[in-house]
Amino acid sequence: MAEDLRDKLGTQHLPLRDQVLAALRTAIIDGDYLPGERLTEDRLAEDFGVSRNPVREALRVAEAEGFVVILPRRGAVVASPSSGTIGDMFAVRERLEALAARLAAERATAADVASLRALLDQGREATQRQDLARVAELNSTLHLRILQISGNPWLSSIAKSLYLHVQWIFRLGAAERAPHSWAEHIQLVDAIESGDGDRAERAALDHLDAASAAAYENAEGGYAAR
Amino acid sequence: MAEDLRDKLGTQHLPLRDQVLAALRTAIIDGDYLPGERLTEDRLAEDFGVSRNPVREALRVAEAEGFVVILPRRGAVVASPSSGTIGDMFAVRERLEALAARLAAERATAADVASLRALLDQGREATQRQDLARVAELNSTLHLRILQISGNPWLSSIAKSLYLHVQWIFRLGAAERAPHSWAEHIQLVDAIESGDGDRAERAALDHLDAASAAAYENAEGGYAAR
DNA sequence: TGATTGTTCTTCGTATACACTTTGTCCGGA
DNA sequence: TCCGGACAAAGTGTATACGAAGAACAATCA
Repeated sequence: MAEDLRDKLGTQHLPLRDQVLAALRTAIIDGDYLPGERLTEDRLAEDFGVSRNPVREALRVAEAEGFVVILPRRGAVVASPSSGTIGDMFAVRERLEALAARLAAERATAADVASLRALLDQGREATQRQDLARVAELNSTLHLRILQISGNPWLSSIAKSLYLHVQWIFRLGAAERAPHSWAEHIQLVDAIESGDGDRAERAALDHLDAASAAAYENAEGGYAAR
Repeated sequence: MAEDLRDKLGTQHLPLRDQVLAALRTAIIDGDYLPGERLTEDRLAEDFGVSRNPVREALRVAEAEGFVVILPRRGAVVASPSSGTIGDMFAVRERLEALAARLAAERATAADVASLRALLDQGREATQRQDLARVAELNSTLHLRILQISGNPWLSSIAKSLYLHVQWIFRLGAAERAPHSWAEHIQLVDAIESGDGDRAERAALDHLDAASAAAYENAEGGYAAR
């Protein structure tokens, strides 16, 4: 039992509950489970090939992270990111990513900057190849890398969680805001390299504003909260 | 069975896991379980008078919230807030509470302001009575109220979680930063009432700086991370 | 002294049972 | 036809038991 899932996630020795949580997040973000969809424990247990206990534990955490809503005695449903909360989310993200950019600028080593530049290069390449999936992935990696460079675990973990929700919103609308976003990324990395905190913050804010606008557009014509 | 806990938390019909989570948080914040202390599932189950399942689910959420650390196959220990992470925490809090203050200033109704003023009055009173526990409680309520007024659920839930950690740090050091903090609170509420977002942000930042400094002092001479 | 081997404690996952809610269906009566 | 209540089904919430595997620690032996 549970072979399907183990195979899927590799031979790492993570607790099943963590594997289930990761798989659940992915499934929700990828739209395999749609907003409003009911997630019964038995069904998830079957889908992932595990028993109810790990599923329950994963569901509690998924609830804390805002991916599902649990109604007592009624079970879990996939959360519905409404356009109202999208704005709220970006308002928080702006502050947090700006802080991350500042800290990264103040603390980045030469090696850190080099790794960011490498991501930028790969991104440019993938963009030329029109490999949008890869571009989105690199986009993610870049943001996460900046958070890591900021060296603030609280900031990192909170912003990471928010970022997952951003990805979710974009995936649901099936939009890939790729091309213009790389110009902003270059600005951001330049600013971080310069060591100028103020400039890095400004660059992050510019980037966020654009991303926020894109998210709104995406939400308009995309999914509807049931 | 489970009567002790039910009695303690009232006759509400919350799932046991939520009651356990609340009790666990409280126990950790109050210092009943000290940083580094090992929390075996059996022990918690016995302490709270429930079976292991609700305990496990509560532990996962407590981990996500940063109150405990779970080492695979080794179980949970109470997290140790080091002075390093205290600084990191306040850096995040500063941004978030500043945003909350701005939003509150922009959105507060007359009734909202009145409720803040009422809390301020009660706080002044309690301070005169030297009722420090009550003052700390009102302090909490005020901050949470401002978050609520900000009307941003993401902000509210994240900041609330951070705030619990702040309380934890102060409780561990047994300090009650009461007297001078109320002057800052009055500034903050005045600013919110004025509807001036910039001013509210500044007031929040001033308050946070002072609180941060106090937290550091507290951490110095207080508990030690084992 | 130092490495190795047991032993024990505990977590992790599975399975099962059962009470209690919620939900849905069906049926009879207005 | 429509309403309302009895009844059944589904699913959660909780408890319990059990086996497997890992970690810690002590005891044993070279």
